[in-house]
Amino acid sequence: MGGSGKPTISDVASLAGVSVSAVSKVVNGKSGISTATRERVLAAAAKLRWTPSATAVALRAARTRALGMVLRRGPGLPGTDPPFTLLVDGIERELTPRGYGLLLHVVGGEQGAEEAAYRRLAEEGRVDGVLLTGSRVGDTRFALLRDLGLPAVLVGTPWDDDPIPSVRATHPDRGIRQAVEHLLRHGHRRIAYLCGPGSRVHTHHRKRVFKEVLGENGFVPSPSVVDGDFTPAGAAVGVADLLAGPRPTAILFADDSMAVAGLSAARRLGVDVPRELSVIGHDDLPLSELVHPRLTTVRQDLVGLGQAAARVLLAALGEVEDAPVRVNPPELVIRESTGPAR
Amino acid sequence: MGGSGKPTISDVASLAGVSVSAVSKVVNGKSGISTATRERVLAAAAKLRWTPSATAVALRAARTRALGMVLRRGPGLPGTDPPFTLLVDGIERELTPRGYGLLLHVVGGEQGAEEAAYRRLAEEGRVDGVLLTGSRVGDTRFALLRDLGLPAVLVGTPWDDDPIPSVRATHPDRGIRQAVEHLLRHGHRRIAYLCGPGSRVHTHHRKRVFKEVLGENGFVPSPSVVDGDFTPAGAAVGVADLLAGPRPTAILFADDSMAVAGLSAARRLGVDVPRELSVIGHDDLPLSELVHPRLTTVRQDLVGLGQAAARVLLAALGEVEDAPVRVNPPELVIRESTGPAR
DNA sequence: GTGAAAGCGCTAACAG
DNA sequence: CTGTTAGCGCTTTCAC
Repeated sequence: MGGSGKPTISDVASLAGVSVSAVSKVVNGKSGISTATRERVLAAAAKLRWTPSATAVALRAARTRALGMVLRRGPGLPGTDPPFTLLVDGIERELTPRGYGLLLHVVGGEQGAEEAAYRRLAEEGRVDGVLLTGSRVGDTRFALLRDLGLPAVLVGTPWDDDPIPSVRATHPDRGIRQAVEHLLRHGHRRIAYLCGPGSRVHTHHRKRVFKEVLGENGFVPSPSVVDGDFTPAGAAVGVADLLAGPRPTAILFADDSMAVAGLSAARRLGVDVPRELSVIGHDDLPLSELVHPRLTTVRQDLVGLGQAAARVLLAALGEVEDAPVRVNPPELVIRESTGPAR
Repeated sequence: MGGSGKPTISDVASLAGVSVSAVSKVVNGKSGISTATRERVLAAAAKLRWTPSATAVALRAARTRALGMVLRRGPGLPGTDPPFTLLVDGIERELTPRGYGLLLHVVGGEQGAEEAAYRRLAEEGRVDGVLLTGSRVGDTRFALLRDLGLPAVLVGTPWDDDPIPSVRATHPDRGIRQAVEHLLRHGHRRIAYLCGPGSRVHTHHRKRVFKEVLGENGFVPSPSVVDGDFTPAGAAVGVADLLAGPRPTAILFADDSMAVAGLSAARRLGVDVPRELSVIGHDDLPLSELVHPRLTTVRQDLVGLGQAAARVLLAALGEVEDAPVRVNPPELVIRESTGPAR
């Protein structure tokens, strides 16, 4: 009834002088409604600014039209990692037009907090599916989600052969390959790879590609891979170590933050980039263009990845036909931090 | 019924051999339940891994236990601004323990997209309230939300005297004050302020504080404030201009990204920081420690701000008693990018 | 073409 | 103390 609260379908119905089921059919585009009725309903709905209650629809349909994401913050991790922002951008591009929402949960690093978050999402039925990022070595999330019956899609490469649906760029190796070849072409022979945390799947993947490409070109890569467990902060230490020994002429970093830290470390040690040392990052965050020298880096199509992941999940939920979103392959963006080997 | 679907309250009731209302009372901690019954119910619920359906509860209570946030991306804005990440961290610290969710909506810069997002949130009844950030000059969001009847809390300073509830640090001016005084103490006399986009309220606020502090110390600040409309990318240009004229010995930047861009610009022009030029940022993003020289910057308690905002909104919704979260005042973090005037 | 009525999973009166 | 029942706002058979 009138006055204060939000209007309901019956308010619209009485204003239009029809039954509630007529209103329902109209808003859901069902057939069996005369044009006259349809218009009266539409007019009434517009006048009342009425839209079906998401909760009521959700209860009825046993579908919330919301997807979930749980992010683990710290320890040591910088809140949420920066690529996250671009990913969400892509995800939302698929969700918003379809009236889906994205429910975010940031959890602490405490044991079990993450699992509890997924459990709650599933048991309370708050979302229809979840998106996963930051694939981990020995990742237990897939098994958990399967157990909970929550549809899930991973952005990235699954650990081992977890049968979890996942999305990846076409030619996922292309960027690193280009990076190494770029370096080789510039005469670099001692190239080091400073990898990220060993707990992340992409760390191993990228390291492997790095070695492969070097191998194909007749170089023994092993001594050049620094098997650390590097965060941005740790990267500085890694660089210092590297520069102390038989000095590489180029370093590839696992991500842009590490590369920026590496840039600073080099500078601090009086090593000029790119004259004495070439540096390559990974991701092409906005940051890469802000530093000096501007960072040569492997660009990832984070937005495309987010979009693709959302589509695949939506498709699994029967919301969308198929999922042919093209994710651009990673590509090397050459800026100022690389140059010829001296 | 058994088998496949999610268990419902009646599954629990029959398993425990009681009525559904008994189960309801138990999970909601109502009185009038014998200990024996309570335990049988709890056991049954645990066995079935049952938790009340969030949707059903929401429909019943006309409360979703979810808060919303709509973020405007671009044009020109870097996806989502970095401080956002810390803010969300703080927000979730209040929401998660209370079973509240955070619904995120990222919208494009197109005219009306933002308003449409709020409208949908309100009309579909997807959230109980919204959190606002990035207070804008002539901000229309408050009026809109008021119109929509959606409770809202702003993180930051409202434009003009919008009566929107908002949260701020205690002593909001302290950080900038400390920054200017730090510079003055080191003999700087020509200090410039490179401000952010004029559309943001904090731009004007910070600029005003900057002038005030300088004025209190007997300096005429006007020529030193660069009235641009600076993004991180634009900051480089601003710095170049500044360094071309009667050169300042120190520059304060509206945020850390701009400061980093400024650092690079200075370096590109052969100006040494901090020897020839001191640089101060704002926010203390993780980035500030990664660059060289490490950035002296005004730290903001973003996590505290997020927490406080969430609490105020939760309080307005009657979910929590009062909202006495203390937000630490901004404070200057002195690192390497500042030094004595030469 | 249209409307009446059942029911999604839950909570809150109200009886017993 | 415990169970029965009426809806919350919507969609969907199923009669008319």
